[in-house]
Amino acid sequence: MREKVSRRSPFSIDVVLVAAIRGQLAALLSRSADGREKWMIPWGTPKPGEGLEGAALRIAQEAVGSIPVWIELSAAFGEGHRHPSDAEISVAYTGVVPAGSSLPAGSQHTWFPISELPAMSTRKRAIIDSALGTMRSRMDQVPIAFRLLPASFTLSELQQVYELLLGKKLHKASFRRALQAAFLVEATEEWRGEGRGRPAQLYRYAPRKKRRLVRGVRFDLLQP
Amino acid sequence: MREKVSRRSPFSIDVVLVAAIRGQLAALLSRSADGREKWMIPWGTPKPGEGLEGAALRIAQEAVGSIPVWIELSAAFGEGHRHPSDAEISVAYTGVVPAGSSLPAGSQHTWFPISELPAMSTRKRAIIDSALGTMRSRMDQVPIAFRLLPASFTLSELQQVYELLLGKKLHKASFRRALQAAFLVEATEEWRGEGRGRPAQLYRYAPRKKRRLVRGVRFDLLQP
DNA sequence: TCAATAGTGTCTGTTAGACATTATGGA
DNA sequence: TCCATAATGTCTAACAGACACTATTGA
Repeated sequence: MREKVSRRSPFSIDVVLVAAIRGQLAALLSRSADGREKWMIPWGTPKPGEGLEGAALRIAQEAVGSIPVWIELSAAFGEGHRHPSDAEISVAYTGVVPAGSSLPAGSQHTWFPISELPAMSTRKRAIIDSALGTMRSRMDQVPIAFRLLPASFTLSELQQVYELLLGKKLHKASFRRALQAAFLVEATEEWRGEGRGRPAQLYRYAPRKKRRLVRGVRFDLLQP
Repeated sequence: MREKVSRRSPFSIDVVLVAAIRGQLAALLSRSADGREKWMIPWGTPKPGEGLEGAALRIAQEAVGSIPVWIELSAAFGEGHRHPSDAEISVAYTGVVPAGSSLPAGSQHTWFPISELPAMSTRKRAIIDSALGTMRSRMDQVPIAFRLLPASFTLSELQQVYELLLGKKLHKASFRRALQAAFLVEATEEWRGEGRGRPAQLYRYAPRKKRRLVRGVRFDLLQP
């Protein structure tokens, strides 16, 4: 069976952009074209000769003005749940944006803390949830936490990001001991004081190639 | 610009099936239709109303005769690297097949140890590599190792699978101690002797809901 | 001065890895 | 009997988490 169809791209790419803003994980949403208060996940279609990940990076850049420092495939949906573009299939990527990058002026995009996302379809919600799940499951293998922070940060800020990603509180002394043993950060000469307490020293991400032996198997993570 | 095109599915689904066979990880490949000695990754296209993962499960079942016990999205490719089906985009899933399941008679499929894969395009190779990477990175969170084994297995077999997935040797006593502490397996009354040594007791996967506290942050996995 | 946060030192229970030993089968 | 593999007990160094303490700022 043949029929006339416009040669529209039959699939779309959604990009869930995540940042750490004011002590919370936040996702970027764009106001939908019609005037109503509806929000959508930034999306687009690949240009000719552009890879899928390349398209995701471009879409991200158009939204936040800079290229995400990390991006990864997180979900794919087929027909049955139609995309706004009416595409038959959509591929979702998760991108991480460092804190401090600001949206272009007059942007149609807004950062929403993930605990205060606006109402949206279950499919959009599933894409965002899977994006967060992808991030959380990768943070052990990829230095995502450092990507969420600006180039220099305090150790308390780093710990906060880890706590956001892990969804639990960490022990301060243990956190710092483990961090020091891993040679992942190096201190700068700068200090930053904000508000009450003692100023904190700033650090930067500076991993050393010194490979430590990785111990054991983590059966505890397998608990049902 | 409009042009006549046949309404063929514009995308395809590749399914990399992995099993543990004779002490090695193996991937299932299918002989290509033309007589030449070329091998391809099992693939198909979704039927109407079928989700992408549903299609992947069906493709897997058609290939090995049973449904994989675990499946997950592992990669997506756009145009530029064309798929044999001439699809513009292909989505790759990774599936795990338990040992012991045998291929249907007269099957066009063959298990290849991943260290002895036949020559194939760099794109196919990339799909398989990403599938293995997905498996390895998920084994901490999903009981993949148990899925690669038949219902009952010896602890040495289990350890071998972990060593295959991790790509390194584990310490026997530590492995068993951690396994016991995690309440993931239970012993059966059966023993199996093969060849020389003392027979080994058979175990089955039987996770208890007893959630142990998960300690610490694993910075060591973040080493570059 | 008090409150709040940064950063460190010490103690203790737990555990990974090493080593040794016993157990049990086949050759 | 010797050898190979299974299974387990013990020791030790390393480490996570708890606690307490000092340091340094703003109010």
